[in-house]
Amino acid sequence: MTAAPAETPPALCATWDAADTCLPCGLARLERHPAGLLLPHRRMRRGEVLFRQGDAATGVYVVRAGALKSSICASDGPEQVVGFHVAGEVVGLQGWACGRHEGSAVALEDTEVAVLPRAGAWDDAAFPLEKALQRLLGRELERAHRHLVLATRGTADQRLAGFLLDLSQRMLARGYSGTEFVLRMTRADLGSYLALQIETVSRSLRSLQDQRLLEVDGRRLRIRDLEGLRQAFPAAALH
Amino acid sequence: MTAAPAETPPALCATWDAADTCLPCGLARLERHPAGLLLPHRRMRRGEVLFRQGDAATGVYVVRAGALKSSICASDGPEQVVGFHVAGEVVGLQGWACGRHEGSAVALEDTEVAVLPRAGAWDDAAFPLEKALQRLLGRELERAHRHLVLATRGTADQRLAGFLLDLSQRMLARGYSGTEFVLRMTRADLGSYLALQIETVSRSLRSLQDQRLLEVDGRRLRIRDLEGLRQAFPAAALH
DNA sequence: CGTTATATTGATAGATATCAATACGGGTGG
DNA sequence: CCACCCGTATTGATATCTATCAATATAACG
Repeated sequence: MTAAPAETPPALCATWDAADTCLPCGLARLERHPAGLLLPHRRMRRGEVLFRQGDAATGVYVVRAGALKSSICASDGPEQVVGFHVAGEVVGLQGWACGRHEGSAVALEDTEVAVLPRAGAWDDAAFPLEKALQRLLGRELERAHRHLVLATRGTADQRLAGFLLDLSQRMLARGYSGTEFVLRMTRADLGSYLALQIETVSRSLRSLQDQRLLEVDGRRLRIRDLEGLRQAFPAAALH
Repeated sequence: MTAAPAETPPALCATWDAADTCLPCGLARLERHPAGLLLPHRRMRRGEVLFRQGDAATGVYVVRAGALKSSICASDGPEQVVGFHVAGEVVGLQGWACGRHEGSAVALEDTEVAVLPRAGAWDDAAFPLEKALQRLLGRELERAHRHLVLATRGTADQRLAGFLLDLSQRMLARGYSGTEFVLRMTRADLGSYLALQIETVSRSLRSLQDQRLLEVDGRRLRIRDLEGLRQAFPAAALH
């Protein structure tokens, strides 16, 4: 989802300080901690699994580079994608609360994550992690609700437009271009996320392209007319 | 959603002690607290609003009797119902995390809730509320994910079947009949929850009735063939 | 007992799923 | 380095389900 496959992401801590998500901020502070505490990182290849449904949750993860998807499998049914995560965002929150991951997370490209272990070894006074996580959990819940609206309302074109607007904003917030990026997920992932079949995803992308709102070349995507996209997505703005 | 409109619910604490939801258990213990602390209760009439989107979140609520729905309004769009709550369940969790309610909650019938104030005045050692709430938040997230699956997969009949199976199980878990109860919500609420139009809800109820799986009389509902319902809802069992 | 909200039922149109065939593209191995 | 191959994506034709529109029926409430 970065502008180019092997591009290095912008300096994260700088970005995170500006962002309003508390955990990344806190993480940045942790890494500068006087005790010199450095969070363990994990490097993953495309397709590698960060955690699997049912795994014991050992912590949460902050994406440092790359992108992941998280999904659940409703009783041996087909996969349901519930979210995509780009650099600077947090993965694995549901696990924190109940101690066991309710879903899985898979790298969509070569990815690096920082691990926030569950048993906190840091100074809680300097960095009230519990509170931050509670806030993040609440946000995750909001996100899930917005996702529900996105996946159930409007036409296929509108859902796609809504998704792209959301993604665009997130890319922008993380220091990438908001109008030109690569969709790291397959059409099937997109379809699952938006409750559409892959053929419909294809056709809707073409439709938006025919409306001169996008330029699509496989997974490479350029937003030509952001305002037009917004008008194509009337109800339920994601942010 | 109780068996009859004005019926008194079963003794709650007994039920809650058996249930695995930690907060109700904790609440029961709180009410028996040596200090004699009694949680404030609030009695509501049908249609009354417990909290509104944007309100400061002063706490979470445990349903003691009656039923509520919670919903969000995506930027002045139409209402999106995100959950129904019967006696013994918890309402208002998203608010806890971020301090402000992301959605609204409305009583579907005359209802009484116990209020768990945000600023805890109780003994945290005896009752680690924070931890319990974190767990509940995690569960709420899981619930949201299952809801997404329910509202986006399968035919109208299957969604209805899935919803009724879920509700049946919850009623049973709370000490009510699992096969005979009253749907407290309107068809419009049901439609919003399941991403269907009210006409489709009506027709699907009739369809399930014609299949001898249900008996529907307005909002009164009797499940005739639980096993048949389960088969009518193949993928994505809710629990 | 009337009035309004809610629910049912029917006819039809429209959007997306489904089925099928083809094209593209990235990765592997010769 | 090229060719092959499999996963992925596109495109077309058609079927199907649900939304929509419209009319009526029923229930709730004052």
